[in-house]
Amino acid sequence: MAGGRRGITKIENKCRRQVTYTKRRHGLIKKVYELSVLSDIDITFLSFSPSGQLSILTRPNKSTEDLWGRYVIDPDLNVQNREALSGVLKTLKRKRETAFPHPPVLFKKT
Amino acid sequence: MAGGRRGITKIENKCRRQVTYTKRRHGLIKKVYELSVLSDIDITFLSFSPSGQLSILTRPNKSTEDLWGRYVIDPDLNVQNREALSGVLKTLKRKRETAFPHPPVLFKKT
DNA sequence: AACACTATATTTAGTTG
DNA sequence: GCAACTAAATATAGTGT
Repeated sequence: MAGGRRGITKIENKCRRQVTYTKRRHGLIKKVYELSVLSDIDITFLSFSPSGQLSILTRPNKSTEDLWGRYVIDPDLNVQNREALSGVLKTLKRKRETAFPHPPVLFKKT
Repeated sequence: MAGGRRGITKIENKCRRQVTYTKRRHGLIKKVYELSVLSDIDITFLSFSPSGQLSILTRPNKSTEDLWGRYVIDPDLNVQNREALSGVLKTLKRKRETAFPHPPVLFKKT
């Protein structure tokens, strides 16, 4: 009585949308990690909520320290968006130990 | 006589590694797109080869035009990496019509 | 609302043309 | 090498104690 998904359209029900987001984000991060390891490449993944808040950011192949020194904002980006993104990145950088203790921990190698 | 994968470790065979990368990148982009639509969020996904070359960049929920005006380089990033990333982004921007005709085209909504 | 279950959907590793 | 195929592995939508 369950399984996959038939059509890809916005889930209107807010609760179901959040649940799906959580489940699929987990699957996606796992696959990002796997691709990174299998192919021995760097991957960066950022997910923004509609309000512009950063939800995910990872690149498992590099050290956590290195991870946060890479991103910035297009000078052409409008000021609000630039400051929003910049702020989110700074906040995350500060909180990274609690938010992402160590990337590998998130992805237990089964 | 095939399917899934049992262990996640670097694929040593270069050819198999490239094939797996191509296949999984495709699956990953599809899932990024699906998550973006289902959850109605923005997602950015960048994949770097070991040489620092950008392989993927997408954010399906926004217009293609908007997509390319967002990313840049950390001023603290070393010069080679900054120029490499900047160059790749420019190249991709020029070639976007062929490389990513329109994000939805890549992902037929079954 | 976060967790386990599980039937179904989807992805993919290996194979073949 | 590449695309198509397919069996096996994985992801996940709905459900439930």
